[in-house]
Amino acid sequence: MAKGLPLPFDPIEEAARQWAKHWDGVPQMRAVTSLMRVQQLVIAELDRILEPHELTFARYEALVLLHFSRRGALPLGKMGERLQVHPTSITSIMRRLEASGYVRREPHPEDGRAVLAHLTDSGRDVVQAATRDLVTADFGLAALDESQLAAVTDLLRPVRRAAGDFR
Amino acid sequence: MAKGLPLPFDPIEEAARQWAKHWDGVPQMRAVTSLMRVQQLVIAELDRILEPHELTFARYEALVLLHFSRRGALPLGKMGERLQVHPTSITSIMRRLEASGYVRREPHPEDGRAVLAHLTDSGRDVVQAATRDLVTADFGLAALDESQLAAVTDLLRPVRRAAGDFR
DNA sequence: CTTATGTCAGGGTCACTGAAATCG
DNA sequence: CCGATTTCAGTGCCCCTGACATAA
Repeated sequence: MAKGLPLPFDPIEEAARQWAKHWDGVPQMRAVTSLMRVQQLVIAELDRILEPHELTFARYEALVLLHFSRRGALPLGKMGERLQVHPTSITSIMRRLEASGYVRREPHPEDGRAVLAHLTDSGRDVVQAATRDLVTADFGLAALDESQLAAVTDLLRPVRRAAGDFR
Repeated sequence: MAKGLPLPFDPIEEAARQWAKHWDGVPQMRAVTSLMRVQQLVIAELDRILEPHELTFARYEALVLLHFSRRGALPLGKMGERLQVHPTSITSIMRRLEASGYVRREPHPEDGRAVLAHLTDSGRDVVQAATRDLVTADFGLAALDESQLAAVTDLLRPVRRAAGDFR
């Protein structure tokens, strides 16, 4: 990232001013641009925190899902469904988690087509350690207090529902 | 994306319930997960809208920046600074925009090191057409009204400021 | 000489398509 | 045979590092 010095003005508000001269949709454009930029900033921070653990945020999410499951094991299909990722992506994520020793792949005892991902002891350890680091860093959102964090979550929920994530 | 049917529950709230049993940082975790998911949904929608124009959202943003500049031309370095992207990324973006005929690269008349990106007539046309399509689709944020859009922008501004985007 | 600008080579992650193998 | 589950091959995108040529 080209960090550079802070601009003396908010680049999104500057773009909005120009935008308003030509086009409609200023509130949408400001919100979308803010969303993209903040996601970029936060994911970079999270990946920086997770890198010493040999994790990306996507892989961390998969480990957390396994950690929360009763047996510490889930079929890959179920994981993809819950994590909302493409089937080929979950394969890639699990392959790398297995390479780091955080997960074992085993055949599903009842469905011969399916593969069960098992959390290893090492995987359970790294979830705890990574979570400690992420919580300490407020997940990159230290600039917001609890009511603001709740407001973000509540505001974005209708977008997820409208996209068909849940009902 | 493994679209599938809507889950009968909000997966983020379900994860938050489990999270609270073990760890701190529930409000941060909910907000970060919401942010990541919504960004993913919105960028997929925007790229789908832009694909017929041979654009991605990153390339579209570069065209808009050129369109707003007085002469329709800017040095690549300045563009990377304003778009907050890595120098090698701006090279790649401009190479593809040039291949589509939306931009011409020319030597900077005063600084022999620099390259000036010029918007072509075709580039000016595609910015107009793409913007029309994006505005019609509310930039993928049709689920939010104007006050909610403004709330999102305002809530996320402190995160950008804290990261050093502007002062 | 040092610094700034841009390009290229190359690696990493993730999304997706299309095809294949396996099994219900 | 059809459908579900997973994997692999390959493409595209964007990020980043490092090296380089060019010019201020």
